[in-house]
Amino acid sequence: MAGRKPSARDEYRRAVDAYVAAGGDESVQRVITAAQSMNRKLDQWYARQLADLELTAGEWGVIAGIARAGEPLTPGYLAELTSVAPSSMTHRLDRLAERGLIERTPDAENRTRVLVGLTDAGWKLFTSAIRSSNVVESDVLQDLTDADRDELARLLEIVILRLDHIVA
Amino acid sequence: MAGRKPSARDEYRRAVDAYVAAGGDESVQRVITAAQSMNRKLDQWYARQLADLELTAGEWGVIAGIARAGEPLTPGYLAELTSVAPSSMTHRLDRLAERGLIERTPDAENRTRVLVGLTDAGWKLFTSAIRSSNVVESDVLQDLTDADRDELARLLEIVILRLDHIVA
DNA sequence: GTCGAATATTTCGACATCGAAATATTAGCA
DNA sequence: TGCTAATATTTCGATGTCGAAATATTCGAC
Repeated sequence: MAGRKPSARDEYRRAVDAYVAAGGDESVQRVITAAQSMNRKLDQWYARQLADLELTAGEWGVIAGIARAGEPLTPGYLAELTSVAPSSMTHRLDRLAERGLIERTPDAENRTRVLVGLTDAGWKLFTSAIRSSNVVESDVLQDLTDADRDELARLLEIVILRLDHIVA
Repeated sequence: MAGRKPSARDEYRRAVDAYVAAGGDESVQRVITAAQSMNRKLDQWYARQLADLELTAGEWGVIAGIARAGEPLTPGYLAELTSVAPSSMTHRLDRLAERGLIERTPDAENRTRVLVGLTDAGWKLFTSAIRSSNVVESDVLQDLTDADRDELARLLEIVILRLDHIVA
């Protein structure tokens, strides 16, 4: 194409070539790409499962977070746990409270704080969601042996620890 | 919330315990929980890297997607690629076009289609991002050996295949 | 060829999220 | 005690994303 100025694109190819030539890992790209692909599909699957319960993934994060902790948590902590701004958590909790799944009680020891706990209905929803979702999650991993599952979890945990260092 | 903030590792263990207590299969929950945890942290890490370029992860997905393809792509394909609704892609492309990073041209062969390509400025941004290693995923996997990386990618790809069957 | 179904993109209204500011309470310190 | 800084939550305005409907074009059956 005479007259076209191809400089930027050629520049890119050279940059990538240089990166690879400099020892840029094919293995890194492969892992990250695979992880992101899996996460996308996993999110889709979760959204679909949770739609039956009329829950978003974020709302599920709140309920599961409290259930995991085994005790009421503060809005700020829940916001961090589910990766949203504290101001977003306010609205999310409003909706969950309207549906009777969580309840807010002031912390007697520090009255700037609010403690968010599950109601009976919230606990029931959590338990039944886990029970029903596990079936399909087992399907997701059906092609992996027990040893493969252990290995996969182990490797993911190593990456998570590193990410904690970098991000936190 | 008594005491200090639990470490990521404790948090994770409790998550698995809670799922198992609720009736989940441990080997499944361990993998799923780890994958989701990594997903969240990876997203955070990406957002931070891209903030320097004043790009969101979604916008980077558009630019990198076109750059990797080496040719213009359609809005619908880009929407699928970056996991947003087609209607959201319209707005996202509007913004990128306003910034002069992409340009839309009608497809001469199928006029319902639009082809989205990078402008010279778009190519330059992509190149400089790669060059400055802002978006190159190198440190994240530093704790894994080459063999570990291959194994991790292999296992993830198996899960992805299964997810494709279930979700698609 | 023509009509209806299918495909691709955009428009539109509703809503979730964000950052910044406002509000309320506690902690630290002189 | 009294004052300032720090912490926790909520309110508010702006913006991004979604699903459904609208628009434009192509494909296929007859």
